[in-house]
Amino acid sequence: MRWHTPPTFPDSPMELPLIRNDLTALVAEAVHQAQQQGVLPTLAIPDSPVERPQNPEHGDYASTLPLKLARSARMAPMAIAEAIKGRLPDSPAVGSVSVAPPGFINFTLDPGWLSNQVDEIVAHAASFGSVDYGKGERIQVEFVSANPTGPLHVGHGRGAVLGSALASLLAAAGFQVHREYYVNDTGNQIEVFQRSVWARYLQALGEDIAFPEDGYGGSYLVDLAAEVVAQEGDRYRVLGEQEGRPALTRLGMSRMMDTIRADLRDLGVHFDTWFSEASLYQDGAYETVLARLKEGGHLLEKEGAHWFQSTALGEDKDNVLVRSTGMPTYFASDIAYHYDKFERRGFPKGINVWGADHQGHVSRVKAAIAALGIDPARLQVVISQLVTLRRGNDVVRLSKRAGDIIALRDVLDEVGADACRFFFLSRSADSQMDFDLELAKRQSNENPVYYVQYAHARIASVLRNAAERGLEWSSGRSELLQHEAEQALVRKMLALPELIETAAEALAPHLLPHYAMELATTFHNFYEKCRIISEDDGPLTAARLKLAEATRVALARTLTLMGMSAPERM
RNA sequence: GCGCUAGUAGCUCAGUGGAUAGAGCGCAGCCCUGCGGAGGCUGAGGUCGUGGGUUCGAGCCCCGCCUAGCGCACCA
Repeated sequence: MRWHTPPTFPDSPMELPLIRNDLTALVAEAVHQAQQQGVLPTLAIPDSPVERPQNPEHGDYASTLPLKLARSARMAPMAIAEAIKGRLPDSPAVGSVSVAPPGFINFTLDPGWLSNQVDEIVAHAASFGSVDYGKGERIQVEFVSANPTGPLHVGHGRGAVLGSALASLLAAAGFQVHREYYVNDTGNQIEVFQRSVWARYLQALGEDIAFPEDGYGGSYLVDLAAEVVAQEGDRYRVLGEQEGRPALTRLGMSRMMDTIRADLRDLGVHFDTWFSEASLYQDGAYETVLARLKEGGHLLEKEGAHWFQSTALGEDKDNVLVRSTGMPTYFASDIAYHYDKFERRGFPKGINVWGADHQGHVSRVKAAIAALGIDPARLQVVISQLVTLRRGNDVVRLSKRAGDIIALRDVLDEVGADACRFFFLSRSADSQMDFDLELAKRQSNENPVYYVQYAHARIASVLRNAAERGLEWSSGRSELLQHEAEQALVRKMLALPELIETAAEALAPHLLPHYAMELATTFHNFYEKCRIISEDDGPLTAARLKLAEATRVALARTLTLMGMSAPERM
């Protein structure tokens, strides 16, 4: 139960250079010049990328390097700023540079250069926004990884959306991304599942037997048992408990995985590998890891069990790896799994998206892989916090009948994948969130999902309109786009590659929906202020149609990264 | 008790140590002779939980405290 699909390759490597990074380089060059000429003392320059000022009067970008340098250089920040400004190499992108107290260097982009970027954006189309931050490095993103013992719940949905958007983001940022689902198909929970399915099966055959107290009580197993009885009758009972029960369990698990895969598919989530926990025991990973830990003196035998001596590594407590019964714990599998990831398969980096209930597990796993000699910094864990489902002001309660979960399927059926994804993405993983079903399915201005998609549909409509009139805009002259609203739109689009880099670095997919809102707003503003198709100005019409197409490209890219559709009509 | 996370506008949430803390919704006004009004513009609304500290500069970093959620099994 370990199968592969072809790996995902990063987008075509024809990225636009990031103006942000160019400007940072210009500043560094100017500082270097100033140092050579003895105007600035020769000392280490702090890492100081240019930033985007919040006040537009301060230009498009600003450097605070003079402020940071003032103390160590023993110079007034304003003097440093002037020294840097005077030595900045020329750049076609930069329109003007000014120095502002107490020591900022402000850059304003050149309007002509800015409007010409529209051609670049249209030319890049679906790859617009991609950057080479990852430099093709392989990175594995592991997410969802729910047990194959029941359907996915809303919390899994959040992890699925976060993980898949993060994976897309990393791919756009130039990483070679591998998406993986770790299937916990062995161990204690499968034992419980086994007894639960068997009991439901016998009950479905009419036997009056007790359901295990710690069993999976959700109605989905009742349904599963009824299905099996309808399809195969008492075949498994005839085989007897020795043979029939494990066979039924395998069938049940496979049905559960089918359900999970269908839920994920409908949520727009796909994996390259479904990795079986059980395989770690068949291919020697588990033995290797135990032997290594033992060699390293990290194993301790106590009360018949084998413990990982994590207290010696600064952890709160030791943890059992092998129970006194000889059965390994989930923790042991997990160490073997990470060993397989980082050493056998050699992923330089891995990101795990885990639910809040696994938070205590993070430092243990890091300590364990460190004990194996793997740099724990190669593993990053994103913890996705709890979701509270609401209908308006009412909290949706868990039902015992459904197994004390709110099924992802129910939410998906009710609000649709796009709304589901947008809402899950718009809060940072760190924050607990409220998900309002009523708001998510409302088709009105209160719902941000529609606001963003509407902008895309509106542009598509204008472009259709232009096509019907036979308007040809591909040779439109973008330098005509000098209106304030037009320039603002280009500026906003150029923020996408920067956002992709920033969000990939910070593992922060929640920046995407916020950006999508801003881009949509900037477009709507342009649309109100600038008539796109005008009868009496052909050249301007062509230029604006090209701008509209560029905006559509940027919006579509953002929506795609979020795993949402970019509708031509609504 | 210990650990992790959160506390920012009425509500839901953004906010890479920098200039006057933002958005959406809600609220109050305003904008339709024309490309999709699921739109646009303006405004009111904030002791950034709290007390210290570091810094030229703190919503952001450090320490204490308060509140909430999650975790602290020979479960996963």
